[in-house]
Amino acid sequence: MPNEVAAHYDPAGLEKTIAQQWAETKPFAATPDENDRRYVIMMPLPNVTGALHMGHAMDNVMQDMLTRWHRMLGDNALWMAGTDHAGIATQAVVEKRLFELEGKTRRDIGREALVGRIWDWKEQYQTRIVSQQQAMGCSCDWDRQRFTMDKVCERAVYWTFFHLFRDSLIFRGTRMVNWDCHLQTAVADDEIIYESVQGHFWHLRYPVIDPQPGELESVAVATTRPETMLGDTAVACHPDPRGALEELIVKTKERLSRASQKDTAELEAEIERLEKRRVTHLPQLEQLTAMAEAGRMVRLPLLDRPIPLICDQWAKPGLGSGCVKITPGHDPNDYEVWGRHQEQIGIINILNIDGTLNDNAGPYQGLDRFDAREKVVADLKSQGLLEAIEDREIEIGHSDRSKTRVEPYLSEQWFVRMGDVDGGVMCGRGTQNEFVAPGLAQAAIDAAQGEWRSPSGRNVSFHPDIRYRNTYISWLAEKRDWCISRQLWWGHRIPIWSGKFQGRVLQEKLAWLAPYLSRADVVAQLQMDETTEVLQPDSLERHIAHIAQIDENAGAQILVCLREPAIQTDTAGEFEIAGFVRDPDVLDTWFSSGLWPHSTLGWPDPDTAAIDPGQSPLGKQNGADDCLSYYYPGSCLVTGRDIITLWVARMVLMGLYNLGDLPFTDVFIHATIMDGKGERMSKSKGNGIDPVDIIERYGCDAMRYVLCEMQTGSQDIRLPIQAISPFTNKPVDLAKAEHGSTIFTYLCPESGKEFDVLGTMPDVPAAKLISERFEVGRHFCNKLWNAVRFALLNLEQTSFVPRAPTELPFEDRWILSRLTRAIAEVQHQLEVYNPSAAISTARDFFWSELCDWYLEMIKPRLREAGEADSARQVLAFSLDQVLRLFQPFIPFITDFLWQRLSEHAAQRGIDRQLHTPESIARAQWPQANPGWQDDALEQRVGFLQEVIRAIRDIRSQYTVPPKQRVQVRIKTSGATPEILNEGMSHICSLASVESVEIAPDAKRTHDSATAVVGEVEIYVLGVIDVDKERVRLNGQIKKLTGPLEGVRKKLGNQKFLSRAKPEVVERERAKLVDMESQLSTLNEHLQELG
RNA sequence: GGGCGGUUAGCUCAGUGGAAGAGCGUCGGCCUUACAAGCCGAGGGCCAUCCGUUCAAACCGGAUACCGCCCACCA
Repeated sequence: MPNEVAAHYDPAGLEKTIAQQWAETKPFAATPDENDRRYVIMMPLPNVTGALHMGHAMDNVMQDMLTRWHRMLGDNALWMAGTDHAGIATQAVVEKRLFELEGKTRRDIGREALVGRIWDWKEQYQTRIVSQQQAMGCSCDWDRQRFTMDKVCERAVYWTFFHLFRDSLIFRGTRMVNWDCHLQTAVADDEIIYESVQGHFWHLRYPVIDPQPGELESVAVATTRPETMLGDTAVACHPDPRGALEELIVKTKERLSRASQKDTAELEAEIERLEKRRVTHLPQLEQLTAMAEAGRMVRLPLLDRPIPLICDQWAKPGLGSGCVKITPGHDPNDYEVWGRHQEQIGIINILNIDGTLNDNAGPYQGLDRFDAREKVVADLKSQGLLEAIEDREIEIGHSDRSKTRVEPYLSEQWFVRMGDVDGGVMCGRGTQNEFVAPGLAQAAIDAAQGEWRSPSGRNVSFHPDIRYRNTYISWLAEKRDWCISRQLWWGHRIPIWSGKFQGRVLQEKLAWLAPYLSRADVVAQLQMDETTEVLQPDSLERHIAHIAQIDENAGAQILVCLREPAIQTDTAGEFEIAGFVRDPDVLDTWFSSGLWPHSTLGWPDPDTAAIDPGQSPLGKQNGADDCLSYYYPGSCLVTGRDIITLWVARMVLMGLYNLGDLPFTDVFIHATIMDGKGERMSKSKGNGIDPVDIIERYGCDAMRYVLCEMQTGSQDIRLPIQAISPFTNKPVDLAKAEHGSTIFTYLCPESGKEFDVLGTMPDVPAAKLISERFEVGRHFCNKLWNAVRFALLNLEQTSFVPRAPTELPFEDRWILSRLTRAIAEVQHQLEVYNPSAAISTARDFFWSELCDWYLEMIKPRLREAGEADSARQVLAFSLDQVLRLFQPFIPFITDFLWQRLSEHAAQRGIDRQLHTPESIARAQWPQANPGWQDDALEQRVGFLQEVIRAIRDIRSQYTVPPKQRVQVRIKTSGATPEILNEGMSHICSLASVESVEIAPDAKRTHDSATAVVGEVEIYVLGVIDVDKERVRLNGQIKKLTGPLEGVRKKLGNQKFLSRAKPEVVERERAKLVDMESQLSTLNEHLQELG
């Protein structure tokens, strides 16, 4: 006995049933086989910092949709899932909790204990994330999921680091970095958020030492960070202040000449200001330049340190006093100035890693930088050296992770060289894809533009194209070296052991190294005399001799990089005994996620790749390819626009470097989800929706349906958000609700009580966030559910008989023709990455044509024994195809209904029987059958629909009860009577008509209402109300008149007739005839009414 | 400072040169034996503004206004 389809659609129960089946039968398992068509998506790995929100849901649903579609197309499809350890973010979260709950810092509990706690955190959130993704129906091969710090990914990280180091593409250098004083680590430029704050501009005065007669006795400088003056090592003025100022004036005038109105006033004021400076500032500046050239010094106040006056173009005569203090240790621009004047000025670091001042700050040592600022300002003021304080809005960089202010800070960091290098970079070394690129960044640029193709003939294309490709290329084009070290404990520790040695010890260490250097998993560098050289077994003697020769106390640094498994075994210990120390830093998260597309597949050697218990092996199985050779290079990357640079670019260059081929050929950038106010959705802003809350309320398929429908080409999506009031359980519109005591609490409009949207307030009840926009999806699923239910009630003994479509009744041929069109269109829209258009096409076919017309048309047939069979067969087939079309979008309900359909109508098809596997997930994608398309038939049915609508309209206008059948006369001639007769039964049943008379000279009765469809006049008898009819006819006349005038005007225009395409003119002429006849008919009837 | 989007019905958005579209919401009528989470109808827009190109512009070009994004810089 087949399962009944319940009268009510219950997404929760159904989704649970189907999820269980998937878990048991594993229809998404991917294994290399004979199939040479493959489709691979690597999931943008979510961070284990926290649970997923709607933005992730969009990302996952897009990937799942593409993967499921390709699986149905017959591809061997792999969707690789996994999570990212997200170094800095996760450590920050865990450290924050540690402090909040236990009052301890990471240094209190130590490296090992902290890392242990982070692992616990990771387990907890990874579980949560995977359960969210499974609730979303993600068809990943769950037996292959990975984590960036698991054994396989870790090995890939160490191998890559090792190769880059060996190729001198990784180096250590002193750089100005953004220092997070709270987390005590360097953070990347991308991890900085600039915020505008009300600050000040302090004008300071430094006295000149021993000014000559006539010379200035002091120099003024301005700063937004007065405490940095303690690290000043020079004051700079421009080498040619007059020239620079004049040039600036000229440039500003040029800008004025092409400025828009709104900027004019501002620019004019600027020019005036600059011109005034010729008088107010220039003389002093020129004097200062001369003094600088003469080697004059100034005295740094408070510390009493003499510092030189120098000339450098960094000083801008148009700004401030025209002179600038130089703090090379704490300002990136000043650091560059230092680079140009190294022999003349020094660098002083005044900060400790925690943001307090160090012993270079003299009396200010030990103060926090913010306290030091106040004291410095106060002291300068008391000495009369503070000229002015100006209020000014300034942009301050904050660390995205700790939300604290970052400081420019000079430190030793590890970098990957992104620029071009002499001799180029060998990509895919040791593979069949070897090629030489100018540099890593250039390799990634080439991959996305021009004629470049990888050895396998691939390149990268973006969807949508121009906008995002530009983002990618312009970022890479800067070729800035990539700072990969982070002063954290959570992550892949840098596999470098180093030691500084001198003289005899140095010579001994070099000799000791000899046996290691011949090993494949050890590489060493010698840094000496400002040069770096990779040590070779045969160069050791030369170095040892060289040291003896130059200086017996010569010092040098030896850096040793160990590759797996040398790190794990005794080798590392041997180096430590020998006095080498492992670098304490860990690698930037993006270093490991950049390897994701190949590390997860077992690179560099799938056969020896470590897997977790229960996981599928990566190496060769049953004579098939290993996973890496089979699934790399992959197909498509699906992500948001925010990580194009951080991640997409890095995956491309890492893939090219390690394997000589691209990780994917298509990059699909989907929309970013915003809230109702247009703000980006995020958990911490209190506007982040948990997909699970949506799934609970509306069902997963409903959520997916709406997400797909929202995914058009535009760059962002507004999703108005409601909170479910914990007091009334009703939705509250957050755009309208009043706030409570904080910005994260709102007042329930009905009860007046306060609730919290972050879920972090101890005393305030938390509210779930939802969006009512997902209702549409639930409505749709309900419709689909009921359509199949209806069919099943009528499909009791359906069997398959091959039938030629031409033998079928015209409504059957019509729906097959429309279906053919829909299939082709859905296919096309998916190919061009337009999920919204694809799902809308499928929806319109299903709802507006199959349900609204076809089902209604065949209802009478289903009740008649002789005709029911063919109707059932076409109905079963149509629903089969509809379910297949929707499977990639709404997988749960389609799978469930598919199984029910198979229980009632196991054999389905029209001219041939379809293959119907147990789960629709493995079914074949519908094929458009061009032979079924019949344009003439579609036109005839279109006409019948118009006639039916016209009658329905009249019925509605006169509120004729649905059960009351009406009599209709139709005045027409030519071919139309035939069409009308063909559709007669449908007109009668669908418009509730009792009888229709068709005649070329049909007459309306005095009590009938009139409608005009093309050349056809329709009279609905016995319903009229003269006044109402007059109003109705007038309305229709009015509606026609405007467009009619437009067409007349067009056709009266000679130029239109001569220049427009002939078919356009023809169309307009036909239109005119049609409209005029309609209009005259309407007028006639109006007159007859009197 | 440089670059890039957007502005279409009350809301959320489609629409790449030939009579303005969808869903939701609104209004009217229907519990018509699949579906009231539904059915049948209706109303609603000088397509942000201005100027061009064209026989013809929501669509192409230029300018303006307002939203927004990215990059760089900010003593």
